[in-house]
Amino acid sequence: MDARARVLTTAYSLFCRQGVQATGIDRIVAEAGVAKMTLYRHFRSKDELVLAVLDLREELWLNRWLIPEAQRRGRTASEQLLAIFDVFDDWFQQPDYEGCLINNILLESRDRQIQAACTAKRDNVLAFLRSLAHRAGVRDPDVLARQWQIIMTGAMVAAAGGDLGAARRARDVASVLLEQEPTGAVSG
Amino acid sequence: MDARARVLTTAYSLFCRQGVQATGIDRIVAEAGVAKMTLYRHFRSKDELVLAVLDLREELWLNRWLIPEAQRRGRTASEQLLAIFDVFDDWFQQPDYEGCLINNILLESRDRQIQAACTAKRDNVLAFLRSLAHRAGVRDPDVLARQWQIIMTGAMVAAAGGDLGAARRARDVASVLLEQEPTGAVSG
DNA sequence: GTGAAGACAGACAGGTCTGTATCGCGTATG
DNA sequence: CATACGCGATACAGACCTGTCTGTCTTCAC
Repeated sequence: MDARARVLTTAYSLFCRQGVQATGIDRIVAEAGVAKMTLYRHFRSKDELVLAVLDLREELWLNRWLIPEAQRRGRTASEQLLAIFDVFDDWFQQPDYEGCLINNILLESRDRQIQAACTAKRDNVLAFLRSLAHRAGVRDPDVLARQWQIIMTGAMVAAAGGDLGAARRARDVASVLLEQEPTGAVSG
Repeated sequence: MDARARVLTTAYSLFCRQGVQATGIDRIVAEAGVAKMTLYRHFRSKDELVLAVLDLREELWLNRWLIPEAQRRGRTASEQLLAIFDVFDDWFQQPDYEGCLINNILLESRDRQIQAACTAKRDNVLAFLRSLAHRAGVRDPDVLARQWQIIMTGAMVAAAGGDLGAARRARDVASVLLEQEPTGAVSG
């Protein structure tokens, strides 16, 4: 793994565990086994590193974890929508669960550019949900997708607050939403 | 207003606007027009000040704002449960909306004592919701209260991400939950 | 062999942070 | 009047922060 990748993955890990502000450049550099100038050659500033970590988070969390896991666990689009909360349930049980990095940074940061990047990541999650809702044949896919994201977000924060049953509760709520659909979507 | 109250309300305002870590003691002291030693005479440390601000937040946000507003806008307990999201709708439209301080601090802080205090505040919100759910005659008040809190929390984060319609969407979700109740609770 | 490029190590600057100490002023109370 | 106390102002200690700079080492191309 080259130096840039070591910096990026180390920052990713530390930001997840400690938050952005609580993680100093010196700590990243030390754990990555990299010179400070190497970090600043690849990333112009800490903010730029944060933006790169957000991109990595989207790739790892959404594209390589949540989407394939949901597809693996659910046959139909409706089942996949509900399976999101089964995936969350496993996630929340892990002792090193530290919440959703994108939401954490969104709430922690006061920088407009970083907040905008977080919102863009949330929008990409929304697009995934919207496509699933569309394929599930719901009346208004955008509305359902946004409702779904509210429930998902609420569950992630509740779990960060120690509620290990948040995913199951959230799944129950979401399930009622799907059952309300006139198309008679599959109930989980 | 005595020095202690000036420190407390100034810290409250700054923590809401900038977050805890981004707000230095010097800034609090300067805006409160108070000597630094006066702050440290009344609060042994910054963490202790944060805990006091959390208490103030609970008093202002929950006891003196959300509970009376919900009671004012709703006649029955069911109406009051749904009215929470009408109150949120007005809140989210305010240009200085900065999210829920308790959730923000919960996600921002890595200190166990502070996280525990945030969870305790969330539990007090939950108790309010549970009592409303009980009076509304729902089947399992604790389950509905926890579902309600997940929806509320998700809406607050979505609004912090710029979704000004989050409260209306959340209300729609919650409304479906109430309509599912066999007691035939009032739909909003 | 030689030169260019990248990486490691560490010192450094300038600023911020929390928390402590000191001094002087005004005021209230005995 | 005298004494004690709360308070404002300010300097300070020690740590940490971001970002820059100077060297030295390795590696690879030619």
